[in-house]
Amino acid sequence: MADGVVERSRPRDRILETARDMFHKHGIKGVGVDAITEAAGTNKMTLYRHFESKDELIVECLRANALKAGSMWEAFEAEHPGDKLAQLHAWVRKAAAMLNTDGRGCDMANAAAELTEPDHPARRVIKELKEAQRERLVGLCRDAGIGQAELLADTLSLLFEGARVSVQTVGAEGPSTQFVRMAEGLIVSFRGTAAG
Amino acid sequence: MADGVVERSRPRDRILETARDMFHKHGIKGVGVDAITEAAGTNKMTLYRHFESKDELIVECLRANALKAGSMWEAFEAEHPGDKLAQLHAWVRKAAAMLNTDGRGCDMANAAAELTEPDHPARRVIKELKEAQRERLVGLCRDAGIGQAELLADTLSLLFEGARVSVQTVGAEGPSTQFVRMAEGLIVSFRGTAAG
DNA sequence: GCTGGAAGTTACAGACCGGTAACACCCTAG
DNA sequence: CTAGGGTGTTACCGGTCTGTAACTTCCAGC
Repeated sequence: MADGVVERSRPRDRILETARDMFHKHGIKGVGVDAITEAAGTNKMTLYRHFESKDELIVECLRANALKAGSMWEAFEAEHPGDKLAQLHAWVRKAAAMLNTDGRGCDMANAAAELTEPDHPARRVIKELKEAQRERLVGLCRDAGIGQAELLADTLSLLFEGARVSVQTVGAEGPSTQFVRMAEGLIVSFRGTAAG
Repeated sequence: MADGVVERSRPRDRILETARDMFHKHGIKGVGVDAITEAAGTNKMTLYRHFESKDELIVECLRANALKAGSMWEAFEAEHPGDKLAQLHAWVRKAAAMLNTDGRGCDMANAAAELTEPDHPARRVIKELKEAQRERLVGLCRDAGIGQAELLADTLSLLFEGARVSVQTVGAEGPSTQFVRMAEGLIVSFRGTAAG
């Protein structure tokens, strides 16, 4: 389990991977650097040789998350080459699948809830990554020929964000079960309106 | 002395009120009991005479929050007696107003993000209170004559939850600015469909 | 005035936190 | 073989955390 992560890769990679997993499961303030290095099969000194502080490690974890999540867009294009509308529906299915993977919400949203200091380095990274995420969804909606692409993208994204929170608070059997129906309904509704 | 904050009410009330405020602003794990009691103008022993642990204090704070938020439903009824549709629109306006009060999201959602232990006492309370919240919104939609009341209530509630998260991650100038437009659009759309 | 309970004070326990210093080790490149 | 950089080990720093013990002070009701 944890030993799967502790294969003989470079210590920095093991630390990053282990930290991502533990931050996701137990929250940022719920995990100490000692626990991370121990689970990664290394020690605190090695961590501080690769990351100048826990805060920097947090930032790197968020970036690594975003990088991994970003690959899904290429998967959509590979699955449905050129068919942007099909890719939008693939996004809906992928989002719905994420709701059932575990009871934890979006790592960035959770981090924002925990790191309340307004000038925490993670905050600007979160904002930056979330905005990039939005741009991609807006682009997909626009390329799919939706008229009010921004509004649809924002609505879908708020719905998804809300669904992840809902899973975390009332569980996967709550309102989030209706996510696909809501999202699909919105798409047909926006397709009905005139496109530019 | 600044008796403004530390008015001469009973210590238990001062602790509860102060804790609510500090948990909201700085997160639960970001605030220690020492800081709470000091800000409340009392001391740690008094806190532990009234609450058996920090966890119990957390639970009481969440319940107090819910009690305070629950009063808004009576305000809607007082504002628009009998007119359930007007009350639903009042809910939308109230929700939108909440988005601009501060950059912090829902206390229950934030608590759920921080308290990751599956059997933490706060988790069942959060679930209970969120389900009660949902029941109220479903009831309002149903009484307003909406056909698919549950679906509209769940959609509105996911949208709102997502908007609060969005404010916390990208700020109040992000997708959450469109919340009212989205919500109002949904209501007219659901009113258009036949009931029953 | 007396008394009893609530509240305040001080000190402490035991654990954990992020972060650093000093030093021993191992392994690979030259 | 040797030099050196990455790594591991141990110990430590100062601070914070939740929670408790023992004692004093205050104040309201009698």
